[in-house]
Amino acid sequence: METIALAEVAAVLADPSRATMCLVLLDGRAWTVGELAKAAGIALSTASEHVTRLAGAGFVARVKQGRASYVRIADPRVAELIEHLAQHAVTFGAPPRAGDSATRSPRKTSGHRPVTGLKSSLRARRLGFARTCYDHLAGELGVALRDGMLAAGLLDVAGGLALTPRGREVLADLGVPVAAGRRALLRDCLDWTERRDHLAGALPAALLDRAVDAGWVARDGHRAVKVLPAAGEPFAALGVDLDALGGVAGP
Amino acid sequence: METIALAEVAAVLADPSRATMCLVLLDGRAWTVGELAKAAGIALSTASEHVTRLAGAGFVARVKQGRASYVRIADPRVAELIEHLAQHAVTFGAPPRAGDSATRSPRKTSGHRPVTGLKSSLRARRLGFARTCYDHLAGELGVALRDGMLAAGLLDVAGGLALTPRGREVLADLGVPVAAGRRALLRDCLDWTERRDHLAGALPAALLDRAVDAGWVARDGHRAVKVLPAAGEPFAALGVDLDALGGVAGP
DNA sequence: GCGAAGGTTCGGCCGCGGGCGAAGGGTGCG
DNA sequence: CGCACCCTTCGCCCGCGGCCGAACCTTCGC
Repeated sequence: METIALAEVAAVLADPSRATMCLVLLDGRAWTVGELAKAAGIALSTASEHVTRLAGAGFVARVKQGRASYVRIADPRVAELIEHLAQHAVTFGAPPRAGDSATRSPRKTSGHRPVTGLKSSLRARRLGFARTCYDHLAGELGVALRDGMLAAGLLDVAGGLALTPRGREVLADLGVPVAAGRRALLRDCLDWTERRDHLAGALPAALLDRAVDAGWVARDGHRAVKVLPAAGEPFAALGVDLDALGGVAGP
Repeated sequence: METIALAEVAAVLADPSRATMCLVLLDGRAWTVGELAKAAGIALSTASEHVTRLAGAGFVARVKQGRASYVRIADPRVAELIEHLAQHAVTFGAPPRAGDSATRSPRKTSGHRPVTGLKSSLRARRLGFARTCYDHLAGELGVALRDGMLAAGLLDVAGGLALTPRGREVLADLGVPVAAGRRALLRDCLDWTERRDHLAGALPAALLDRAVDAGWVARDGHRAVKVLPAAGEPFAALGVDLDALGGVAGP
């Protein structure tokens, strides 16, 4: 009785179309059913059925608005679950499955060339530098944030990942609310581009909110994040030297 | 490319038989293929195929030993992933699925009677009191441990779940190694019987190891844990009054 | 009111994959 | 050496579920 519940939940994510939907929804925005259909490359009707199933399992929430129907991740904890699963998927590659017909292009992928053109290369590069992981920063910037806060004595990892008193002060100065709720404040989250941990949890989510509100960074495209000039000071306070990273956007 | 990986990983757990196997393997022991087949209620040949698939996805590891082939969870992180998923499954019930043929017995379940007889009632009670969650303590005892360590000032939750200096001392006195590895030291894990958090992570795992070695508790049956008389002192040091909980085993 | 746009529901097609039994290995015991 | 045990591989069956297009329903614009 208890055991089939696990299988049912997993089955919801076990379909490529639904998995794609969940992953694109990880940008935290609400998407229409039509947009999700296009993203997954399926008919509108099929997408609608998938959304129904995802909603039934509590993964997404529907918000009807006029003739449009918006879909968003139901809960930050759901996002964390999806990321957790995706993380295992990426650490494990999962190549040794029979029927390797996943690769559609007959082009042989010699070695490691994940990008095909200049344009997508640039996009990949920007994504690698700074992007969101549902509701918090990831990529090179996210990793640097964790490192910086540790080096600056704002975080302590000796007895578990936790904010130090000084860290609490600095965040308060920056206007980031540190409220204790049901959700864990801080969690490590392995980054699939950097192969290093970045910070997830309620606190990094509040930090990203604040950073967007204050104009330090801007969401740009799907999951990409643009770092604005105003980010210099606050990030320096968090132990991150943006100039050294060299990813600040031009004018 | 990246997106189908998520679906493939989920698909591995999306089968009731494989899900059952994973859940029984959460007791941390190594099971034979035959035992897993019996647990899942399927033929030996089918079980063998499932184990192959689980192993291919990195969920379990096979250990050949003579003519027997033992199967165990591949990695503590895998166990955490499965628990994470199962946790979502249980918080979400997943009742509104078509084809409600899951309930095999025609007996109408009026209200809430999860157990059918005295024997299973006792077993359920013991499981509710103290059990393992892969490699750490859960159930009423697990929750009490978290509460006690917080109350005794061994843990601090203000800036994230972390050990205090005093906590480090007490654990050292008890002979529990607090080693920092790749795995997170402390994590909250929602308990499906208590609906409250207990402690997961590298530290609780080391604590359970030490508790078994020192004869404070004993693994008893599948996931049940028996609390032995010698547990009184060390658990008191951790802020847990076992007499008040009333679950200590008799002579 | 009419048409268009966006979603949902329905019927039907079809391939994937889980199920089993039988046959084919290795390994240990007598 | 040969049997017994335990697991793996193979061939086959069958049902579940993802897919689509058609029809319908709701909402917005004119």
